Amino acid sequence: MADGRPSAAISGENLLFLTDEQLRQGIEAMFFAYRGFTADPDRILTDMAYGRAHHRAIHFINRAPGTTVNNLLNILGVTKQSLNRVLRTLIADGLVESRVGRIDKRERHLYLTDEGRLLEGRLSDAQRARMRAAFRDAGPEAVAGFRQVLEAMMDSEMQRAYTRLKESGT
Amino acid sequence: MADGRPSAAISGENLLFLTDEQLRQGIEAMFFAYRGFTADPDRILTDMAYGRAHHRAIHFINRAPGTTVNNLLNILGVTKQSLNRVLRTLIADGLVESRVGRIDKRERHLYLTDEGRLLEGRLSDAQRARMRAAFRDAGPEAVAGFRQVLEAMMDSEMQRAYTRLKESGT
DNA sequence: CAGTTTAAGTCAGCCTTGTTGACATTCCAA
DNA sequence: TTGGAATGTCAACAAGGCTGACTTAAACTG
Repeated sequence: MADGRPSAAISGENLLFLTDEQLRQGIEAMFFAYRGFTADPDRILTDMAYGRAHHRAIHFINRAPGTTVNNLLNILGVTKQSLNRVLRTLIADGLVESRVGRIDKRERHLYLTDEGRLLEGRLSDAQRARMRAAFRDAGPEAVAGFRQVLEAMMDSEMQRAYTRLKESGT
Repeated sequence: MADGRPSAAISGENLLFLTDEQLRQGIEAMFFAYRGFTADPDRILTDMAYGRAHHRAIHFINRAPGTTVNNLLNILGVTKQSLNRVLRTLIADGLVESRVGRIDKRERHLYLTDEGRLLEGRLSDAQRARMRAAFRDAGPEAVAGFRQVLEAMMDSEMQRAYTRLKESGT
């Protein structure tokens, strides 16, 4: 739908990548790749008392410093109780700072401390290293396709969040 | 490493997709897309008393009927206790059948029952529908790139498991 | 100004899914 | 026949989701 080739898709070459078998391989590729994707940071985190949820919070606070709790909630797609548990430990451990909003004092704005940035660096270095190797092995055209398919796989709400982050990044 | 363009990669165009910003976008694309990837089957599963772990077991038993518990363990990358809990409920509910091995009677070979296949169909239909839409939107070249990058992102052990499944599928 | 809504935090309790460790059973193979 | 492998079971625990109920403070609105 809305792809500009409605009738061409019913014949020949265009169907080869839409067979159930091809789709199933795509599904399994996602499953196995996601495991690799999280493996390196997970290893670092279990040495400390942290988990993947802490990583996600740290990642997005680093990505958008000063973000509010509510905004983070929407990006992560979890309940505030779930996020709060994670944030509380990160703040208690001095990795995240929570500042009362100046304009709206109900809001809390979140920032990484120096120590938080240090852990963030360790985690993304590990994750980026794998991503870099995969990107390099596959080449620029494959990377473009990779991102195109992933973007099409997101819920529209997440697509918007993704694009917003993408555009904010330099 | 081992990509055939060692020095070319240090200049110009080839670096554009290896900047930290590009890598970070790839990381976030994986995060958001995986959520979409699991969203549809998750919705079906929560209506029943099942979770994602049940889906994974059902998927791979369907994919390789007669697989042993140990084999499934390696593919899923969990402990036998964890898998066993899931398998026990699936067997008790009559979705999975466990047959004692004929050659090696220690082994249990796993099969979906008719009812199991029914649920499997419902789950993969939902997951495939999203994958199909994403593949169609992105086009064949993008899909090829998508799979190339994902494969490069896997641990080598998972890469082997993935390839084995791929080759067994027709 | 009073009442409502919003942002955030907290408490309690529940579920799934992962983990270890200890142990029993069965059965193949040296 | 004995050692080891494959499987299963019990118990205990933790992370990280969830819901529901409630509080506080601030902001908005009629």
